[in-house]
Amino acid sequence: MDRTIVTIEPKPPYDFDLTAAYATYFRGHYGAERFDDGIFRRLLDCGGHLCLVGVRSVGTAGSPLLEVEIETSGTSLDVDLVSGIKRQVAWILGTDQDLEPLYRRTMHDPAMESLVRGLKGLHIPHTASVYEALVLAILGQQISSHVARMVRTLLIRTYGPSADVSGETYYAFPRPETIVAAGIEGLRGIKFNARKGEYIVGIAERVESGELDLEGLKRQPDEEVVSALIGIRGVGLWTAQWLLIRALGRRDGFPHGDLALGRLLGILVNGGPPLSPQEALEYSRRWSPFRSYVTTYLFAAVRSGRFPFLSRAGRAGL
DNA sequence: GGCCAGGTTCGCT
DNA sequence: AGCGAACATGGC
Repeated sequence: MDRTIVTIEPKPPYDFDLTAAYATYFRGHYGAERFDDGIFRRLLDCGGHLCLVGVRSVGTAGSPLLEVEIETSGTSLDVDLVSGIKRQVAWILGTDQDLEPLYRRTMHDPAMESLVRGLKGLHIPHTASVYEALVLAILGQQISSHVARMVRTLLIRTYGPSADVSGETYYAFPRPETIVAAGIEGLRGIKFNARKGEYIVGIAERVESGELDLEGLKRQPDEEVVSALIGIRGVGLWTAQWLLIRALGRRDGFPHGDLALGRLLGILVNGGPPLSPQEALEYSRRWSPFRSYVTTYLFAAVRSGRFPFLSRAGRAGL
């Protein structure tokens, strides 16, 4: 049992509540992440040992400062481990992003200006690993967000490694080898259909064997990332673009085929019917190369409930 | 009860 | 190339 505290200075403006809320879907938890009572918590799997991090804001949006409490039960927290965890938390909470270029670009944009102003300081949170994002994206394909939430919770509580800290049980994201051991049948048991089970077990096998280097994608340009991801069974363009935004930290991802995104843009840009994928893509060019932010701000607007006129676009409880 | 959900693949024109 | 069906489950 070991415990330590470090701090992170995000690039301002940084709204911790908004960013942590986005990471957890504005519902207190998403996957292995939780955000309760102003504390963002996540059990991280760092080279075999489990470390619970708890992050809270001790600054303001204009002068942000985060305090990160790290606790482990097994090993001791040496300097390297702590700095690795700190880097990972900064990545997950998007603390290094510079929002100023986005704000300049949307300052006079009728569709985006008020929305971006109302969500000022929202950074894009990232997934702990590309593998995690990929599994969660496939899990959520086509099904309603409500069903996806249930299946995510089942996946993590059934197959994720867990640790008890201060009388509370926390779960990390399931390791590839655990998914492989569970097999398609194991995933069917937690409400995956056979096809998704097949996709996810296939990916886990190739990640475990080292044949598929998902983290290595972080070194490649957007186009190569997309074509590599699309080559994986179960991954289409939508999933690849989503990963650019949430897993790879790229600025210009845009899932133009997304149903909900088309509906949102329909309301925002012409007050009416959904934009087709092609229309959405064409319209989006004005936001390049900041489309990851635009996408994130649009979904945040709906999910946070701060923009009631948009809520009819999010029938599925975005 | 039927239809649909933040998709993808497969099989058929 | 483009179109429709299947997939598995919960909510409306």
